Amino acid sequence: MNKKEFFLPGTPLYFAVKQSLLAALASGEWVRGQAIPPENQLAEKFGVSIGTLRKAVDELVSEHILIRHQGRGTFVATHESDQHFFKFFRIQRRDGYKTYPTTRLLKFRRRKATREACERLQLPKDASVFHFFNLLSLNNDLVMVDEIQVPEVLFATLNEQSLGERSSTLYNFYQNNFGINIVDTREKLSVCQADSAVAGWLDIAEATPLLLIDRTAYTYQDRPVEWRQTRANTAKYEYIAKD
Amino acid sequence: MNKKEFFLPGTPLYFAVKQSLLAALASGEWVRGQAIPPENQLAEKFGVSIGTLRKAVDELVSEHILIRHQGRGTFVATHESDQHFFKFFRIQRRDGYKTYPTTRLLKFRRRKATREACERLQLPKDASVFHFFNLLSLNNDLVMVDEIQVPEVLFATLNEQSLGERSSTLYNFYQNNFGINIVDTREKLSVCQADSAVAGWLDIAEATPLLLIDRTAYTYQDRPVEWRQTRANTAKYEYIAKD
DNA sequence: TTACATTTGTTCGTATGTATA
DNA sequence: TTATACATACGAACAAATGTA
Repeated sequence: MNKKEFFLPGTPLYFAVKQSLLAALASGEWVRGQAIPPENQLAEKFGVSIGTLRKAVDELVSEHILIRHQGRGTFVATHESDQHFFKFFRIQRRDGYKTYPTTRLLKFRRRKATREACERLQLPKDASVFHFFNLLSLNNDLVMVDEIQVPEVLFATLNEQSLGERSSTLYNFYQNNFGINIVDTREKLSVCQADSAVAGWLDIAEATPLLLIDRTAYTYQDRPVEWRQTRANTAKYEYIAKD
Repeated sequence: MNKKEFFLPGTPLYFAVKQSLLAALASGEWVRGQAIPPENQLAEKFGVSIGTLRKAVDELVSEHILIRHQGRGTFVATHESDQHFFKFFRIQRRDGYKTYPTTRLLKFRRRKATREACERLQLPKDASVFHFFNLLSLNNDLVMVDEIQVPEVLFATLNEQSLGERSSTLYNFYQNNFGINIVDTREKLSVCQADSAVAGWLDIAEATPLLLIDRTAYTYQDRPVEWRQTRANTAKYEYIAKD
């Protein structure tokens, strides 16, 4: 039987291979930082030519889901690599200087998801979320407050202590502790004003205008796993948009 | 003699082909909306295999510089296509509704470029620019003011009347009247306050906090051709970031 | 409607080069 | 040095979309 018969008509073979690779990643068959099998083995496994497999992998590489190293292999992307981190961290000083933020956990609780949170995270009505606030500093400036909500069902063992003690970036922490790989984010930006809590944390006057970055973060296959609202003081910093 | 000898060692052949294609585009050999020669002819012209030519074209397609249509040919991208336009227009209503803006030219003059404008547009110190303001409305809401500066040397025949009467988008206008193709933009976002002029145009109170979008727009080979500062009222609208 | 030529899309297989361990 | 793995390049064959006679 022709292999194409297994798929919808009109679906290119390389696309089906790409979906199979994504499914393997989502199932945890290959995990962060590890090499996936070499191209010739994968091609044989899927019963396609090396060129077809290559086209499928090409797309995942361009989406920063896999990383190729000539002579070594193809690896599941981690959030350790600097470039990849800055893909998701877009705030830098107005003179262009980039640094890693230092983080302080301000507040942490478990609560019933609001109606809006359920929509954003595609959760049932009675779901619970963890809801927490982080204060981020750059070059000793208090720059932004992240308000973050994640579904309890995916982050069951999350608690205040481990979150406060983590040494890595938050998405790296998700990856290492919950096996959740953030591969995409979608953001909407607008202007808001500091409420009393945020103003206190950022040491600014109440009602100071702030940049509001409303982000939903997705893992493989477009599944939302985090809703984040960042309120940033852009007096000395700015948001770098892509393309 | 090996063809590779013509290029820097370590430069892949497909990359050299891509640069040749870009040079042909920059020189105006192929113009907006037109089909470039078919793959087999280009492959023969450059003395490479069809697969190598294809890889070069693939990259230009992924950068939205060329557009392929199966059965018809490969075309120089225009700003007429909706999707491409929205790639550069990122403001939409909070409910997700997208529309084209209507534009009114508020002010137009020719002046000596400021020091900052010279830096942004990579111009010599004594260069002149056209400096103009547009008011943009969406769904009959006054949403944003664009402050735009372009080098006189590239837009020599630009004048208030043609700019005010244009029916197309601004980048389409650049393309049709000056042969300038905007293929990339880089944007930095922050918060500002409405000065008296902007407040008057947008019919809001002075010092209302606005989203400031600072954009440099580039044509082929990373040459900056426009500096634009957009001040947007995000009360009912928001900025959609990519990836 | 049909048939045909043109053009890009997909898939295959092979050979050789380069980087790594 | 050697083996492995990805990178580049070549060429061929057929499929699918398009436009035209």
